[in-house]
Amino acid sequence: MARDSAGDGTVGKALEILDQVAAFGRPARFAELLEATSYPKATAYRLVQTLTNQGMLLYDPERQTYAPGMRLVRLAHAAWAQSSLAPIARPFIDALARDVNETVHLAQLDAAHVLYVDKRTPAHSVEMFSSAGKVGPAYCTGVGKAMLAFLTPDERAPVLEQQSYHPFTSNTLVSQDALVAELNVIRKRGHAFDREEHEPGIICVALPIRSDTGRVLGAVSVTSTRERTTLEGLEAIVPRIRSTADAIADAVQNWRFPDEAPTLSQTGT
Amino acid sequence: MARDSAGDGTVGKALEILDQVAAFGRPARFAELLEATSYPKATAYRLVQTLTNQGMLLYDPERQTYAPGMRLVRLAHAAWAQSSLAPIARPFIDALARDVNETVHLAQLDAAHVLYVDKRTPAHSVEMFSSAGKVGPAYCTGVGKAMLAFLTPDERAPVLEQQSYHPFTSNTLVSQDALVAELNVIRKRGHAFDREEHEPGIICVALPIRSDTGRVLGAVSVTSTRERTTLEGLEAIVPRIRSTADAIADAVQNWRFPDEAPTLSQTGT
DNA sequence: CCAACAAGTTCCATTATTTGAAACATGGTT
DNA sequence: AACCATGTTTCAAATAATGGAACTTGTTGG
Repeated sequence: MARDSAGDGTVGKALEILDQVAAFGRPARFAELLEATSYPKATAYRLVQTLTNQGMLLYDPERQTYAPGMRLVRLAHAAWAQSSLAPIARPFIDALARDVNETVHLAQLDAAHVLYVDKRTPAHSVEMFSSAGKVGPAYCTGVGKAMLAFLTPDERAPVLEQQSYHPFTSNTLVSQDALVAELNVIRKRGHAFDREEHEPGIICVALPIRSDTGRVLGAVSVTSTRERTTLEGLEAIVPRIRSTADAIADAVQNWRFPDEAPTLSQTGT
Repeated sequence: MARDSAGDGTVGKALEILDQVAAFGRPARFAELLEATSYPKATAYRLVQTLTNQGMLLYDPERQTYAPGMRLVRLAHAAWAQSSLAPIARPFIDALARDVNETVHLAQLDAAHVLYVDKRTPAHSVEMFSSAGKVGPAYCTGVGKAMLAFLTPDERAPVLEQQSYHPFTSNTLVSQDALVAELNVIRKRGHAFDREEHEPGIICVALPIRSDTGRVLGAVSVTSTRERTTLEGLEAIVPRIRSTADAIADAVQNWRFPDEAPTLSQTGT
């Protein structure tokens, strides 16, 4: 379970249903949803109705299926534009991708998941929503480990608990202890590697993007394949990635939306 | 008001708040949100708390502001991938954009708004989330009018009521009567024009994408400028656009997710 | 230094909404 | 026609939401 919907009343329940619909990955029938939830028929039914009413779910009357609704796309546009690093980071990501000629990812944490908010590939330029919004595991990706390593203990603990530690490859770290040890190394070294821990043949280096108070804002990574390069090869470009991460952090702090005037004296900005 | 949140209980209210946060276009303080809603302080406060808890809103403790949360991006990814025409339509849109060498939009209806789910420009290839998820008015855009014209009277009525009829340009249709008359013409002719009704200098032709039962699935448009072409010039490419719209409708109906039917054998990674 | 204020947070008796077992509809199948 | 699977509605009981007011915290200015 990724998020605690208990304690958030009806709204939490409704959003849990919404997640379940999204998790299906295809339009789902009411009976399927019912099976996936722990709520009784009538309750689940009413929640689905409400969500459909609200445009959060889309009902296909011809096939009698529910799918996530278009209102989400509208809301996400706003979320992406104001909350994600992507719009601000874009020029820096572009430049990095050009310089290193490899795939570049920009990610943030969403609860216990890594959420990719932008991506550049050297070949075909940008991909749409199809890549932004994708989620991945935190414990076995470069960006995930880079962010976890620099969280405060309080922030980190619940996230560590929620990892699945599924062995995607023979290199995957499959216990919390192993992960914690790795995170300590990463914190000292300043960057994280993915040594084919998520997909065979795929390696990457990642660095966290941190505010000047040390808060983790996100992570950038450069991904390549075992065939094209080595971990040492990737390590060589760490300084270049670091300058990108720093530049993004700076831009985020300095720009931060054209508002809120000068009368602020607090904060260690 | 774009959507009726009454009758949907707490969930509707929470989503109304969410919309309001998104509508700010920048991180907003609680006091600002409070002013924007009609709910009493304590109620609004609890709703905001719940949404934040759920990752639908993101709270910035340093600035004490709320913004739409990353969970929306994750959910929208699913919505875009399964409910929108975009993934299926992509190759057809690509081909159309290449052939006509003009900007192509793919849109769907979200309540009373036009929601752009994909876009191609002849110059720089694709834009991200920054264009997908954008909304526009229905009554004064080509795609909007194309879709309205082919809705059933029942579907159309509430949408017509909710238009603002704001006069963006001197060509904008500023009354429901004028719009209805135009829609009748469009329905007969089969395609809609935008005669600089939304932005001066910008013209476009749009065709609806309809299922074989006649249901409106979305719309495609080709946009250009007064400088580069004329309405007649655009009308000349209507057959080309129609074939695109038909191809998309076909693809949607025939493909419709690789599932349903034989034995279910789901797996998780 | 303290009063006055503003923004945010909590309390709690009242009220309205949600709940869910069971009954009811609907449509397809044998 | 009887059956079964799915989807929909009902209604008294249980629960959660409500919102006025009080409280806390931080800020401003006399």
